[in-house]
Amino acid sequence: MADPQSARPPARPVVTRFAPSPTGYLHIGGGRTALFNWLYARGRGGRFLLRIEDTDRERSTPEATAAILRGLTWLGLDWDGEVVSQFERRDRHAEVALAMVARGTAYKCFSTQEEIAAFRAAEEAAGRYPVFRSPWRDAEPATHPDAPFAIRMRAPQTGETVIDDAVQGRVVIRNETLDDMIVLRSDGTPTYMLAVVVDDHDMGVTHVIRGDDHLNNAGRQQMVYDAMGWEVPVWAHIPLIHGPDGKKLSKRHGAVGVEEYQALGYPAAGMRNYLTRLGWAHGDAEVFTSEEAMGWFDLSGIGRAPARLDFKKLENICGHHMASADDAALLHELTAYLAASGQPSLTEGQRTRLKAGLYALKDRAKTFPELLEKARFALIERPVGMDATAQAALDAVSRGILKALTPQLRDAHWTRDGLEAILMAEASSRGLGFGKLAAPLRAALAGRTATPSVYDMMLVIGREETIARLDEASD
RNA sequence: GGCCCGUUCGUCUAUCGGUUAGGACACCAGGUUUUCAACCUGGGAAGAGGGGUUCGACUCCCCUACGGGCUGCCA
Repeated sequence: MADPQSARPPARPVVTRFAPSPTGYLHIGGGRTALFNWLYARGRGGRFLLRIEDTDRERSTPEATAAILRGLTWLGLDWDGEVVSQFERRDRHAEVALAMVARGTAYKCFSTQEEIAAFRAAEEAAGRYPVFRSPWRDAEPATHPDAPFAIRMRAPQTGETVIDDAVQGRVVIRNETLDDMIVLRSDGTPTYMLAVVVDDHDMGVTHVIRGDDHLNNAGRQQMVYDAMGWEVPVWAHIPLIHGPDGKKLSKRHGAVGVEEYQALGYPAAGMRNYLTRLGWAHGDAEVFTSEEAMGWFDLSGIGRAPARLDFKKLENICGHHMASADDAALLHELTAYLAASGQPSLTEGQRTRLKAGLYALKDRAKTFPELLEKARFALIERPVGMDATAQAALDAVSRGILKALTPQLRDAHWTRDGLEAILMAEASSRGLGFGKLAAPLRAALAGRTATPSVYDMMLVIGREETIARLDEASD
């Protein structure tokens, strides 16, 4: 017989959600919030749901919804089931508001917006902080006129509400600071505070992981859970991301939208890694895969202070992921990057040469623009455009070296060893260090002096093209 | 104004009463090298300030300062 002390209710399967409002692009902070929810659910065999909070008809647009989905998809975050539109659930929200009125936990308020605005203005003019108290809270139902009404919560006015937050700890809110917030507007539409609770409950959300700008809201929302007798989810309010100067991240800091980062050429795996690591730690782990992160990710590892974006570290992390990426996947992502940044796509020939040279390129680049720059030798057609340093490397002596090399290359074994034998012999016969030989070769082959290894370049573009470029440069 | 949250190297963080306060990025110096990148070695660099509690505080409590959030018929 089981020890009753050890008998626990079966753990509810984890259900998390990301619930952005479609008023613009996917903010990098929102992307990280989504990522945390995704990691938490995926690491526990749970479900990760997506809901669009589009109850504000003035500001919500389908374009914004599409941008958010694109951003999530680029980040590699997949969600379960259909995307839920909060707006489409408005009847259900109204139904719950009315149910609360019937239960006595909410009431109809007939005060008009004009009355409330006038009250606020008067209070402020009198130097007081305006806190509107509806006169309808304690009115007899029979005295209600037949007029438009909003539904307000009948907020508890004594005692305290405790938010047991998995990140912030135990947060106590004195109920006297809670107001009778409106849950259903006079036009019958729900407010955020109501909709979010009803939807989270109906969708079976067990863990609400969101920005800590909602920490205070959790107290108000818990009021709705209590009013309906619903089980309160686990709260986890995570700090927002700040700019390098410590201020809330905004446009003036540069890229704030997830899609901007794609256009800047950061690989998604590196972005996920960096974003995961921003404000969360697992010991000394710095570079890891999403699969590893899923196994490690835990709410208790989330820091309580806002983190600043550090582009240098982002690049560094991206470099590691770029280097370890699968060639085919990297090429695929590069193609998407070109499209996202409005650049022409690769020709078939460029694609083939790039694929052949990836082994020598991917561990030298941190971002796609950098990869492309290093891959210049494989992408260009003759004539090879020279930059100033490349031209400087092609003096008369250097051109003589290239001329002497050409016939030897025609008969060379086109392997690293074969090429090395020829180049080293040429260098030593002239009493030069190999570096003196490599510089003009780089210039001739890539039109640049900073390039991958000369051997790798020659192997990738092949004998004919190598000789042609040397001829061109030594004329 | 009221309420709530936060504060360890420049940055991201580890530490969960006892450590020479560790790692990573960045930076500096040296090494390696075929340029760049990478890599190797070394270096400087931190508990916001003030009170407590304790044999002992980065760690627990209080105050202050600074930063952030909420306070809407926005989300």
